[in-house]
Amino acid sequence: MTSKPQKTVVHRYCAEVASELETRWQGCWKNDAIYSIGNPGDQGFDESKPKFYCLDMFPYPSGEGLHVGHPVGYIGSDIISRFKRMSGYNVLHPMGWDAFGLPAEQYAIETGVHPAITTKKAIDTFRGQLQRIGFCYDWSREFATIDPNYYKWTQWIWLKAYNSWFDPKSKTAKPIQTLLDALDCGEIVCEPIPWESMGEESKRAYIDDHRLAYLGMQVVNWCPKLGTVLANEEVIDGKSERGDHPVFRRPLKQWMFRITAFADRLLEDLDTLDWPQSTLRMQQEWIGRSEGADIDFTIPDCEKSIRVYTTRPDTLFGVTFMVLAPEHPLVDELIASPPKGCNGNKLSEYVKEARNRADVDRMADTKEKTGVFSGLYATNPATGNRIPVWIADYVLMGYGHGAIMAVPAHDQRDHDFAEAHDIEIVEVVKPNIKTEGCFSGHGTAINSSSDYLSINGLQTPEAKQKIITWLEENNIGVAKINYRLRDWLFSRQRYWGEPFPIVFDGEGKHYPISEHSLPVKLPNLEDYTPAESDTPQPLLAKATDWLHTTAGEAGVDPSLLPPDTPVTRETNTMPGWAGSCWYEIRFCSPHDNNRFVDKDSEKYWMGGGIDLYVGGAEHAVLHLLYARFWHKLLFDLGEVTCNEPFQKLFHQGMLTSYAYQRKNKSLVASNLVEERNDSFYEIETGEELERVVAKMSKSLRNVVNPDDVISEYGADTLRLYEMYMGPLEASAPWNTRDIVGVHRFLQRVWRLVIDESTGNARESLQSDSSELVERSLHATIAKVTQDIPKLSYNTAIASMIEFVNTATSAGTITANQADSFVRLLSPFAPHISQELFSKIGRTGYVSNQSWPEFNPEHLVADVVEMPVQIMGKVRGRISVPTNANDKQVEKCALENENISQLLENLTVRKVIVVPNKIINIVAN
RNA sequence: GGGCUUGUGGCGGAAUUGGCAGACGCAGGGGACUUAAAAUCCCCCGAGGAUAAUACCUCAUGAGGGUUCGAGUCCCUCCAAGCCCA
Repeated sequence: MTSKPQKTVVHRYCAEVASELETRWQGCWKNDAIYSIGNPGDQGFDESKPKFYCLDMFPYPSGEGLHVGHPVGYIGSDIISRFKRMSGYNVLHPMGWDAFGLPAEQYAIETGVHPAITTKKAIDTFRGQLQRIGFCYDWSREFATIDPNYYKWTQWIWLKAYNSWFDPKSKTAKPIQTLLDALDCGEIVCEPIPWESMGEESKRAYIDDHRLAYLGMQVVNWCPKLGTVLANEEVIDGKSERGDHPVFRRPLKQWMFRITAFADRLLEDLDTLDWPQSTLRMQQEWIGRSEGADIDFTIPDCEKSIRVYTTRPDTLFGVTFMVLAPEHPLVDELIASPPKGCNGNKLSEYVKEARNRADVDRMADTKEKTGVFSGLYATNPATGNRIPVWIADYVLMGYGHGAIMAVPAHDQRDHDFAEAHDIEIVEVVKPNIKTEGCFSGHGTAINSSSDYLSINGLQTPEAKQKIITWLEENNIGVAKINYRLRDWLFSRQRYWGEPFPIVFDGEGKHYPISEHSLPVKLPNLEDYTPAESDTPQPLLAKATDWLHTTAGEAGVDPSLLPPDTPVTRETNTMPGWAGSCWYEIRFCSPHDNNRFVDKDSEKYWMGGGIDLYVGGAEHAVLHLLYARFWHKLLFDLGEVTCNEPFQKLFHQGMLTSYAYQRKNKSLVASNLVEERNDSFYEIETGEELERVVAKMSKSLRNVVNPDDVISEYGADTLRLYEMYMGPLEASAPWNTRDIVGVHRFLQRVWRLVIDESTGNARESLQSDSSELVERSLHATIAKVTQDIPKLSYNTAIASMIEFVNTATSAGTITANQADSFVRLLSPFAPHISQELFSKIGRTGYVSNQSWPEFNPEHLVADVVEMPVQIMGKVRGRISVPTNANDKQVEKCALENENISQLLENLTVRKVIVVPNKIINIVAN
């Protein structure tokens, strides 16, 4: 399919020509730095122009390099950036590297090469590949998250969080000093011990407990063999996914972020964002705000009470038992001294096992509901009934209070549990519409009355309200808003991450490192193999020289700790997310050494948020939530000017590929498949295979490398093909066979302007313009201008193809028409456009020209052809002057030969005229 | 189980948001040019019927129903796929 240069037509557009002109112009762009943009205050920077900040989610450069899926979003953002630049905007379109993280470290363990080296190499590969595609990034702003000059400020922001608290009154983050002041002057009152009577230790603990970055206990998946903690997804059936080693759940002291304090704002501010609905929904669900009540259940036998959180206080009359999570504090007491009816040994064994099971497994519906009776009975406050208290692993400590009131009639899991353990089931909500199975929806309260109160007959919302009022009046419970969102665990026991700017003294108290001593550089390690041990040993503990230091050397403020105090550094590192939490801000002034961002630049570029943020939907929750959180924190502290970083978000679709499936649904790698007569066969067995769409993967051998596509067709063809496959947000399968279509289009564009025998512009460019071509050109300008802001690139390209086909048929195009057209084409195929721009005698860069305008007069024809329908079926066509009045059109339609014939035996009831579009005659 | 999204020719996809379904591209078929091929240019290309042929007719946007002069588009039910939450 490769087109080779011909002997007769030496100057045909082909891979070699594309390659030559693309690299030549890329060199010119680089030399003249035409895509560099200044900042407010810089010489020649016109601050009065509107800004367009267009950001791609920066990549994690892996050793394998790009595959064709990576550039989809980048091409999309490149096109609109080029369009905006030509339309008179100051465009900020930067690129950088998310380079700390696990894959680099694991690769280092396998190969013994330092991650700094492999990462740098991977970045160079990525940069080279991206530059070959011809993006208009301002490469002068490039940085990587591993640059000490960058992570210095990542540490600085963490310190800001460490030195802040969340004021629930104003719902904002404030410097921790304001909390101290408020406590000192009595504005905030501590319970139960007043602030002024607290000792230094208690005061310190109180303050530490309010920091936005704080040390907290967290249950983690600890794998001694691998010497690391694992994410929930990395644990399968209590074993590590890698290596199948046993994993234990154990509490560990970790750095946390108090993101839950911002839950309300993170939720509410979603309303102000122009984001895909699906992503807004996912964030809402992730935050998971629910309104309900905390209710205390007393246990008469031991004068204790159990607090539960429920979203359905209206079902209180249906509570026939309670369940404690195995981690519940009361459970340890029960094991220590089992009450009557409780088998202590059985309980302790059950608890031990359950605590080690992953949350996801424990929550699964399908699993059999196991549990152990505690021997205790609580009192249902609404009925006064004695109800048994069980311990079961389907209740988690992380949500609510680690205990639930069980309503077996209206919760599937409670229902399963009650059936398995022979517990009474009392129905208390009647569905308004008949349903099957365990009913958990809203309905009418029934069986809900006692000597204390009655809610019978009330609808669920009113029933909830009445119960809550009653609970509050009787001091049994309170209305409560709960969130699914948890505080963010920010420590990792890895090597390849940002060190925390904090040290510990001999007593384990922590002290921040002062700003001017940042960054705390990551020490060099020779050996990154995790130590096998029963207690987590972060890798940095191996850097003993670095680990043990003094307060002065580490940079702790002398007023906090005398300089010669021996201290140890924090050995955990920050997670991979850290660097991507604020990179969008740094791009405003990436080389500023005085501040994390230059104030004026931030105000200009980030004003109103980033105008377009493009990236995959897989980051819908975590990255986007974390970055929003950091942004709000910085906003509250007055460090940035806008409240939300990403005003408009767009997810490009995933690039899939074909895979081949046997009858038994197993997949065959594409190199083991042959195609015959449009059918596919496995080479080895001859079995006919079905072609299906699948993710690109190494094992299926269907990964396509952009370098190969570029060497076969050129970068412009790659860009155009990826944009022509379908809507940018939709996933589409890569089909190598289709690429030739857009390549032929570029060949026709070339041939339209260039004389293939001489390589120069055609002489016919000087001839008169054809009316048809001129009209077509203006229609195309209108279409492309309207499609680019919608990112509807596939249809914009289709209209450009139509134009070229029209002009090719007409056999003529003028230099001015060619000039306008290459401007239109230039955001999509910048290299060939630039070459043609030069060939027709224009000087300078096409990317720096203004966007072509269309003349609306050329868009309307004098005469329109309108289809005439009878009863919704097209039965004829008429030509009428554009914008003719309805009466004229109707008359014309009824007089049409075909139509009048067909209407002969019918009575016309009504004639509907849609101006310039269609006529429908209702007749019978 | 709940929520969201999607379903259109052999394939990727269009359809001004309720107005001629299938733009544009790929694949396929035919023709011109050529000694021949490639390249290029032109024509055809949803299914079925009818005709000597043209005109023409019927069906068709996952399935079924509804609203409307008119539905790929709006409403209801169902089916399938994908994503998210359980």
